[in-house]
Amino acid sequence: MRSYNQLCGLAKALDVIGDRWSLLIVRELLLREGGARYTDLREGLPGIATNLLAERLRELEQAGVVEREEAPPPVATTLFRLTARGLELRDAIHALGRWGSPLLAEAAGDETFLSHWLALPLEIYASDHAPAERPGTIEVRAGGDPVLVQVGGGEVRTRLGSDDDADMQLTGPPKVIVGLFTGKLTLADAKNYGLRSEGDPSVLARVQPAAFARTRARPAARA
Amino acid sequence: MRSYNQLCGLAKALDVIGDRWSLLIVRELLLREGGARYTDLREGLPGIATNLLAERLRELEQAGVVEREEAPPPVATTLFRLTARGLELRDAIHALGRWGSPLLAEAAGDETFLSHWLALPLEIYASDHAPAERPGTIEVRAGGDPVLVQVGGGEVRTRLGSDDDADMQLTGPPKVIVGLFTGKLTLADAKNYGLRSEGDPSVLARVQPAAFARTRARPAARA
DNA sequence: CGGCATCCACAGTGATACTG
DNA sequence: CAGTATCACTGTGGATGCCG
Repeated sequence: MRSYNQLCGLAKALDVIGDRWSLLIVRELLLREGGARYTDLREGLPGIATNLLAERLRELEQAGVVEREEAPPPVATTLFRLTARGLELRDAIHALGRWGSPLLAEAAGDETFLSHWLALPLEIYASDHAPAERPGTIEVRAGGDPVLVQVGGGEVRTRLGSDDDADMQLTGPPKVIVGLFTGKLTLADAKNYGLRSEGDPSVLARVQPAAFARTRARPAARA
Repeated sequence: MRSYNQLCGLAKALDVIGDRWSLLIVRELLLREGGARYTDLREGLPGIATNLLAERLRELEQAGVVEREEAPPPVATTLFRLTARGLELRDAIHALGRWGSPLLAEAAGDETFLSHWLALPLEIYASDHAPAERPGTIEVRAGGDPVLVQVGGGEVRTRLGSDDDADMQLTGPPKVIVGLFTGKLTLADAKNYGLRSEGDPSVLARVQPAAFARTRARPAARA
């Protein structure tokens, strides 16, 4: 992309990640801190042309946002992951995701959906209300690849993967999962909408917006 | 721009403001809440083609981010301003600007610079440490259009303009101004680097990063 | 299969000129 | 002042081919 050539932090940021697809590539990589294969990324980005993915990865690598690791012969695959500098884009992606979320309500319905994308709203809207307690984990299954929600130290982080030792396991439709984590649904309500849960519910209460975790208010009492 | 067609808040946000120039147009409008004329915007966005500015404004208007007001015959000009929804982009712009700021250090030097752009770092790095006190105002002059920094209620907001009743007036080179507001320079240090100040310095101490406002540490003690 | 490179039709961009 | 018109150029999306 052509540089804006402006001495401004915003313009410089857009010089690096303002290209089409770039921030969505970072979104995918944020969920795969262990590293992602080229084909993983391509499947997580429906609609991207394969030459564009290769080009963007090259640009992001040169900008110090992405690094690649050539796995040795037995595996013989390339792994892409975010650098420390790339991980710092999390706040910006959260802010943009938060701004864009209201637009989902008026979605036409022909959009593609991959279940692991709900990791982003979970990270945005959930928060750890008990930073002093020991870390906890929730495994979420909403049809596709399972997502792990990790809570601790005041932070909520999500990543692709599963963990048999998770404190809680949730299975259900994406909308119900999101409603649950944003506090619009209590656990009891969510179960009426098709949620199945196992394990210790206290981890969930810990991340739901405070007012609801305590009062167990009716759903949608606060949109 | 073609839609990503993904059921994801980030993708939806990028559908609206992911086009080239779009976020920079919002940056300009954030500083002119009273409304900006077409030519004001064009001058604040060096390098933009006039047809693109017109097209982007149309798209942003349709997306509900920008609204236009046709001023009545005596003025006979069109004013563009952000809607409430557009103002909500402030957080995302701050996050991106914060991420991009480190890139300014390695700037080539051939970038164009407009002094009112320093309003963005001031808003990002300054913060109101005395939310309970009455609002204060600092007028900043760094070569071009003067910028007003308004402090109060825990917030710091900047906009283009001047105010003869401002509590403090600062005049000096952009880098010194930024150093002052980010806490890398004390007021005394900044004066050695060419800053001129009038009025009540307590408003400035109120917005500088806490450690420095209190301890008056040496510059660059914390990068 | 994973990781691209190449090719092509087309949409978006940038510079300039022109207009009500 | 606030755009529209034009046109060369560049970036994008889709298909396909290649190579270890």
